Amino acid sequence: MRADAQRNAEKLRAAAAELFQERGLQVPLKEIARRAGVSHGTLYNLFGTREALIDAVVADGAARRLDEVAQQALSHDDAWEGFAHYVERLCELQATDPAVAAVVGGRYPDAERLMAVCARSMEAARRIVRRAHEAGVLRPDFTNADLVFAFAANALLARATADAAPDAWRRQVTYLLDGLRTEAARTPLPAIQPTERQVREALRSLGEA
Amino acid sequence: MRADAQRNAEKLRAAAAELFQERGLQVPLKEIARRAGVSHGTLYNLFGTREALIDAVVADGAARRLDEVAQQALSHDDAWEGFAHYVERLCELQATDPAVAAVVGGRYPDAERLMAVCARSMEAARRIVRRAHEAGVLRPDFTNADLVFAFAANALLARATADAAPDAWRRQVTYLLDGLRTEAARTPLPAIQPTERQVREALRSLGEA
DNA sequence: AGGTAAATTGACAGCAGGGTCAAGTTCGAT
DNA sequence: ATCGAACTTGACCCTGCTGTCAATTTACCT
Repeated sequence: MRADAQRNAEKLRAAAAELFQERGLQVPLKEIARRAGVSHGTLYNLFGTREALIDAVVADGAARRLDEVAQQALSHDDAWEGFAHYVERLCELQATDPAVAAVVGGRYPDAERLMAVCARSMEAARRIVRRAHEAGVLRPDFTNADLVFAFAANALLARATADAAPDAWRRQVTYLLDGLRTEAARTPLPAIQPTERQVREALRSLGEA
Repeated sequence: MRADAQRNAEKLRAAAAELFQERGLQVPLKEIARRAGVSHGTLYNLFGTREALIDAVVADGAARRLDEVAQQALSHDDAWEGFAHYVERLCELQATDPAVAAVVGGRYPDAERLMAVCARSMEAARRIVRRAHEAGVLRPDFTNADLVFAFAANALLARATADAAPDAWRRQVTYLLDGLRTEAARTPLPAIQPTERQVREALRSLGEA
């Protein structure tokens, strides 16, 4: 790769990082090119697709943050506190960082690295849920799929209210958590459980909404 | 109004009703015209804006359904059961009927009749919340704004998962409700409360998401 | 039946975004 | 310093939507 191409790629990565954070991962590619001071043709040359650019720019950061919260959760003495903090912190990350929201929501199924991060973080979530279940603090009818959808709902709400009421999601999460304690379980759940396939499918289509 | 215009308006209303239900209120106006068998110019002639068409086609139905569930809630003997059923049924309506979702979410702020229905149904919601509070069954820190955002989150989730996991929202609602009982309240809520203004603003921007 | 106001039509313009590529420019190996 | 390959550029096309309007057709009143 020639030195000028290097430089341009760097400028594009920097511009993308800014704009992804400011305006979300769906920001028009032309704007990224504009902010980087190069033609959009160059962006297509160097990265080809939005997904490739995303992978190059935000995958690592998202992975780091997600690992960190999962780590904290598992190392917490109290299984409930670990779980609850995990949910809260992850929701906060989603509200704060569009890349994390994209990972957790499985948007951009064609972004390879992002999806790898998604898989990795779902595995961590499973462990955290299992630990809370085994400690008897998390209601037993709560499933991993439920957690995925809870995160999805939070991401959607946080995004939708980001401008006008940026903390609206916090109270919702509190209510949810209080409803997830073993002792809180009073209402029997609808029996219909989504299959693994449905969860994947649903996440995939989250992006379009 | 001439007889042919009458007929065309009728055809357009019918086509719009179908397509709004099938594909949501954001369905392209040209498609509505196509299904009605008239030119899209005619649609603009007769209705002018999407909002006017929505008002003409779905406002009454949505109002009726919303009134009905509110009525049922208030006439339930048990304040908790009334409240819980209300939340569940309203969420179901949102998942089922794009018009109700639009009303509750305050999308289409320019659709006058829809917004009137929105105001009316928020008033009903306030009464239902008050009743549950007064009976001591609903946790006292739960506010009307929280209910609005809970519905918003549900609508977003239901829409996003409509194809792949159409019942995903049900379990989430169950968890939420179990977290809303007075006895379930264990975690103190974040103190930040959105103002009335913020709630309106946030709803307004829901549409864009 | 005829005239005119009302209504319909579809071509057209505009906007926003994705994506391509021939022509021109720049790098850097020799 | 030169030359070919690598790279950049921006005009261009496409798609999908909204919205407008001059020309035409149609209803209906007399």
